[in-house]
Amino acid sequence: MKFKIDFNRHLSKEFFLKPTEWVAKNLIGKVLVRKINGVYTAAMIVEAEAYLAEFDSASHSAIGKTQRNSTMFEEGGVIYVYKIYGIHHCVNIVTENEGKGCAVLIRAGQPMVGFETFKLLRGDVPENKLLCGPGNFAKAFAFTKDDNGLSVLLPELFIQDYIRFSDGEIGVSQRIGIVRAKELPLRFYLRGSKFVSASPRN
DNA sequence: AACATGATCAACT
DNA sequence: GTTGATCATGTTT
Repeated sequence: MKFKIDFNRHLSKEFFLKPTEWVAKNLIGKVLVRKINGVYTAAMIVEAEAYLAEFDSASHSAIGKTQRNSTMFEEGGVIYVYKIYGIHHCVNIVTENEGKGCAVLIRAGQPMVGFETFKLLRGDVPENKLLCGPGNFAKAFAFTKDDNGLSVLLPELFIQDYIRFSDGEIGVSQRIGIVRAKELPLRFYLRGSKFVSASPRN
């Protein structure tokens, strides 16, 4: 089925209030839609990681609520954007109820609509690298710290239902680029997709 | 000092 | 193709 942007098929808040691991897994195959400079762009999420409210020392929320991570404690559906390594931004969607402190990091996407905009923001790179890796994903969608606290329940920024993959089509692994709690299997990705970020794709 | 990263380059299989 | 070292750079465990 061909993808077409349709606000009537956006995910509602209830989706993001579910358990973080469930949300991370079920975001694979959904499409993030954002209007950038008056132009709609869209990409299918192919890789995401869960960061939990409890027993997860890798989560920014593990130290409790601070100025930096406070949006992680908002209600599900809010986005948490932070700067990493002084250069890149990472985009998370907050999950579960207000006050919990959990979120899903979007790590990679497959471009669906708005190639021109993506290329403008990312430069001349191969299609499978446009939204590959959390920093590149954020850059392609023009997310910066200014967007921290926005929600994904807006006409100009939402997540659209698209492909429901079966359990067998979605891989699970350790999260990437962390040191603490690295053993937890909280990374979900579309098996075999050339748009996912890590090198062994399965 | 560490950090939920990415680009680049050298050296390898 | 892949792997590993190095660096860029701003906040914050």
